[in-house]
Amino acid sequence: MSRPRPTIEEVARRAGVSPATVSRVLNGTARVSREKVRAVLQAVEDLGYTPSPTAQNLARGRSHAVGIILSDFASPFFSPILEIITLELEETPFRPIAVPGHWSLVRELEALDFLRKHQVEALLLLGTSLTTEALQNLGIPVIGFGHPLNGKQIWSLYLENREAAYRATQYLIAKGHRRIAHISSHRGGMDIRDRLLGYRKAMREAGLEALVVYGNLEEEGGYRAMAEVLALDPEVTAVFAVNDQTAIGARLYLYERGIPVPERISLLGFDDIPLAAYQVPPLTTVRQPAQAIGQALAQALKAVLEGGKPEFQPIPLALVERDSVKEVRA
Amino acid sequence: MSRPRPTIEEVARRAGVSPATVSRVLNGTARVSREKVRAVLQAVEDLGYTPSPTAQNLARGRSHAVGIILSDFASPFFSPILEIITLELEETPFRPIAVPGHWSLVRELEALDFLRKHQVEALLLLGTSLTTEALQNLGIPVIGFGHPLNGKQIWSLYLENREAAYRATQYLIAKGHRRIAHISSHRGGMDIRDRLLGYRKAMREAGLEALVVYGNLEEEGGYRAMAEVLALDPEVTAVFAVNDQTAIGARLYLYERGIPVPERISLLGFDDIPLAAYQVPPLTTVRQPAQAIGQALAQALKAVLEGGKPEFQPIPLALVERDSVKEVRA
DNA sequence: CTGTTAGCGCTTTCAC
DNA sequence: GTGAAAGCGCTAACAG
Repeated sequence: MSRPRPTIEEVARRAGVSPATVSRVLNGTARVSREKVRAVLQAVEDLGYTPSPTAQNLARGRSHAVGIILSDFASPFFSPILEIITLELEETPFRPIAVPGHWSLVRELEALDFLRKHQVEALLLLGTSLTTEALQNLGIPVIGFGHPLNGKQIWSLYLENREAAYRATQYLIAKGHRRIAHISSHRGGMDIRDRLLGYRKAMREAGLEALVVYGNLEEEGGYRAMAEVLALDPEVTAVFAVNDQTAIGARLYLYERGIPVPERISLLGFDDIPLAAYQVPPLTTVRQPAQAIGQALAQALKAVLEGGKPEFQPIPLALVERDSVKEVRA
Repeated sequence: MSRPRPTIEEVARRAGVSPATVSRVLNGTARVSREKVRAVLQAVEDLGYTPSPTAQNLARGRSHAVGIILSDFASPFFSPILEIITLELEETPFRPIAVPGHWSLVRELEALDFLRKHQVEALLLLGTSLTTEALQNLGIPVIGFGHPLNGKQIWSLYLENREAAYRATQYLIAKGHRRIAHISSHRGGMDIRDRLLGYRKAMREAGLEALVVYGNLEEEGGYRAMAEVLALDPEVTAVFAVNDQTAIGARLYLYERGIPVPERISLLGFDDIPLAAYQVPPLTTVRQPAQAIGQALAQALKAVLEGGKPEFQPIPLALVERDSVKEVRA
């Protein structure tokens, strides 16, 4: 049944109308008499006709493709968001083309180029460090997440990472911790930086000394960073990791060293990836709600694709208390 | 700089040749005199010309799109494979269009329909339960994974799940376990079923009684299944989970019940997702090498897209011993 | 309301 | 070798 798919022309012939009319009824782009509508629909049905998106795109002068640059398909934080966006976009004529940027500016620029070649009509940035400059004059609207962006045709959904990290650190302090380290990362965008700032602020205000080491936002970096933290200060009682993956990596190191969590060291993550709740002990973390984020981003995409402006409702970042943080007495 | 991209015509004019010639040099589709080649290349350079994939596709009568149906973008097992495939495809003219099937036949058929509409030239199935029938007469080559498929234009990379599960169960038995439960799932393809068979075979051969309960391949299903296992047989000493997510879910249940792993109950997973090594305790599991699988699948895709047949080298499934299984004495 | 006529940007015969 | 011309399948004025 590999026979060539029917064209609009065949449908037209079978319905006894012109191709233009078929196009009109299919796209609802103009009024068509009742009977012809029926005839066309019937013919479409009979032939099992589906318009060729390629031809439509060429004729309409648009690609109906939206580009998505994300850090990595395997990211436990971004992949659920991608999933949601894909679903939301399914009901629209737009199709996502997702390419990984791997936290590397070079790769991100390549991805940008690739997407541009494919004439995507809008761009969504998930976990990239692309700056406003590189996105200026792209000629297409850009939506970012995780890094505040601004400029003509550029918007971003930026959550209060600084504030959330500040509160998370205060939470640790309120639990009696005094020696609290933060595992940050040089990768990532402003969100990562802001978490560091929030941490610093809370520590400073409490008159505590900050201890910061750097991972790479992945488990393995968290593992090494944890080793570093312990080398720098064997007395730490709490570690605030910039994201859950980092916390999970740190957790392994502690496990291997036989250091109990949270009895000896408390662990606090960020993101609340699906697996955070399944760690042992379940990870206390700052929740970035994937569902809400994905929907907001998809809405924004739809809005800009129709020439509008996105409207972002603030999405709160709340602490999810589980078992990885314990109260210590002074 | 939102000025319309240059067309082949402008390039031709600037190079003092015909569009046909530009096309020829760009596609190497016919010999062109040295000087004209230079002129064309120069013009392309000057104008920053990139051919429109849409127009090319229409003219060539192909879409250069390959469809991928995967269970879920957020799947910790499939998303790394998707990542690898995407990377491998980047150097080809083909672009992947991935859509989630959510382990639901209905969704999978919808996805199939969607991809067909978009005229994908080949199909890759990752973790679907689509059968050969539904794929027959699609008119395009199909590559599957996780479910043996066969038919005209249909191939699949199928690993020895049965054998691997058989050996994994034997491993547990060799470690002294007698009461070993298996958490399976009604979801998924033959791979899931084969793991169950491998488990049963090993149990039978050892004269042990099988205990099987069902989850849904996700953490939450593993959690509930673990509760069920314990209700059915409070004396189990080992649980072989059909995949790591299930094992991780089971782990949480045990954690909440205060049942130590592996001291009281040993846990064995399947897949070796990236996070398996980071569980507490690190999960002993059967490794399905994502890198090798992704590359093999990408190779196969490239082969069939060029009209060839894929050649699969066997990919071994090996047990990765970590800390979640302990030896028990009789 | 609806058919006719041009394209959209590129490839591919078909002649020269 | 290379240009002219005819599409690929569909949409969008433009006349009726």
